Amino acid sequence: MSLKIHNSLTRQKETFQPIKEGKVRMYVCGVTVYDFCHIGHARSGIVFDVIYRYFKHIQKTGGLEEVIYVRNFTDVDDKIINKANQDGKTCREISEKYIEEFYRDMDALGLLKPDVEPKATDHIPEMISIIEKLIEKDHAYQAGNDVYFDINSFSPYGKLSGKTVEDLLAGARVAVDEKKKDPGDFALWKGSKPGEPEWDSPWGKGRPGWHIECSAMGQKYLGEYFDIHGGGKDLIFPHHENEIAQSHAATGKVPVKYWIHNGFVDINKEKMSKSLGNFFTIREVLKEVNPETLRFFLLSSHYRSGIDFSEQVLKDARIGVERFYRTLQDLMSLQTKGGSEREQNDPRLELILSTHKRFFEEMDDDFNTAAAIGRLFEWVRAVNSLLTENPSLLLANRDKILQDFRDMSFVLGVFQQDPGRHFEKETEARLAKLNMDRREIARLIDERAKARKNKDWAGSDAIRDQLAAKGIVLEDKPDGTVWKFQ
RNA sequence: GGCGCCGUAGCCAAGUGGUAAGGCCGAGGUCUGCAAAACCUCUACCCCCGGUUCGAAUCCGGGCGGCGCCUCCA
Repeated sequence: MSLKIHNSLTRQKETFQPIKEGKVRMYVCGVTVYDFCHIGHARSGIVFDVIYRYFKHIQKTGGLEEVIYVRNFTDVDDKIINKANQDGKTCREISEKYIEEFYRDMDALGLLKPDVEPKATDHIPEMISIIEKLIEKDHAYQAGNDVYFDINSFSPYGKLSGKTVEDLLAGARVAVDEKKKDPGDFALWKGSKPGEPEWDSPWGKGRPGWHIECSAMGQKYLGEYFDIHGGGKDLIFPHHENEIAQSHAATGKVPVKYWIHNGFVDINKEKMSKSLGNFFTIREVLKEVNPETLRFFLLSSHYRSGIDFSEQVLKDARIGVERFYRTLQDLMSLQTKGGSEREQNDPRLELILSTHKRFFEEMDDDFNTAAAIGRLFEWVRAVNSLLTENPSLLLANRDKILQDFRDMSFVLGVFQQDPGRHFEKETEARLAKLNMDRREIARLIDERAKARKNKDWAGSDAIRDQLAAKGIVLEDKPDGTVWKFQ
């Protein structure tokens, strides 16, 4: 493994060196479950899914013994409480419902299951224990029924986000609270108010602050010092900054070696967010395109950059995905040896056979999926080129070529279906939308075949135009006419 | 106000010192009754101005433009 990762903590690309030889332990902040996920959540989910898949691949090839991936659910939070009150339900009902919806979306997008998916509410005792430790070490103080973290007691505070305690004050956007020693202090434990979920604690009934859950669950499943912690860029401050402060202050150890943060999905260059109202839910988008297209699109730029979402760019992705499946189908269904007997060291074959190596070189460079996909497109063109000019050479090497492709597509989590099945599903979806059936199309194609036989080109073209108006294109092949949706 | 990121072809997008990957769209060609698909060929003075260097999209300084975090947020 010769992986380099951009570490948010140092703002530099670093050579990845697992803390324990042969083991990778990663923790990623999941979602707060109070609503449907939008495609920003999809991006984060997919980015870290690809990272997990990358390590899985390394493991499969013997480069790692173990990969542990933890992704949590935040199921106690102001927003959940609000939603519950609004819908007249309990917080638990809300969180359970949206966990289910989360899985529906993420399964559709082909995310692998993390090894552990802990919920905050299942870890209240662990959180309380950390808070007690912090109070004991004078890093936290009780104020009324609340407990706050004292940021001035922890000198490295602000390292991750590049802020100083003074900077935070200068912002003057921090809510001033009489109970806090410093406006930047944050809640570890909140005394409960009526109508809120509550747990017993040494400080009375209450609920945990947001950040403490990740400290508790990270420590419990991955230890006090683990390799990778990820999440969206927006979590750098305050969430991850505070998490570091709590964990480090409590254990005396730096909690995480590499911090990875993904960029946002933008709409017209602006961050997609609930408050701006410019968001698309995953299921909304999946009504328009198949999940692999959304996935392919989200991987088509580097994970740290912003990625602008638009109809045009989604269409480009769709065309790309279709092209891959078409080539894959052609390659898999290749049967008879054709073409001339050419020398075996065709540069195109060399390119195809070296794609696996070049693909993983791109992935090794801070998970550069955009460049890796570039290598894959070169592969497509070379395969197609041989498909038309020297298929026998391709046939002779097909097993290796397909195996390499499976490795690469596994890591990206795309092109996982049989091409025939992919086209079948696409077609079904489009037919349903148009309320058409195959018989009708077959009948028209028959009719056109007759016209063509009689060299009635006008009649033949009329039928083709008629279908084209519905987005159906015909391809006349040696053994008959096939149709597909544009 | 503080901190930070970004600006590469009509559009999307890699590329952190050696002379611009890849995709979409477009043009021409091969194939085809004509098409479609596929293949071949073509399409960039890297926002501006200075500087460092034999050499800069890449480093430094200054502009201009866009965005993010500092408040819940993937």
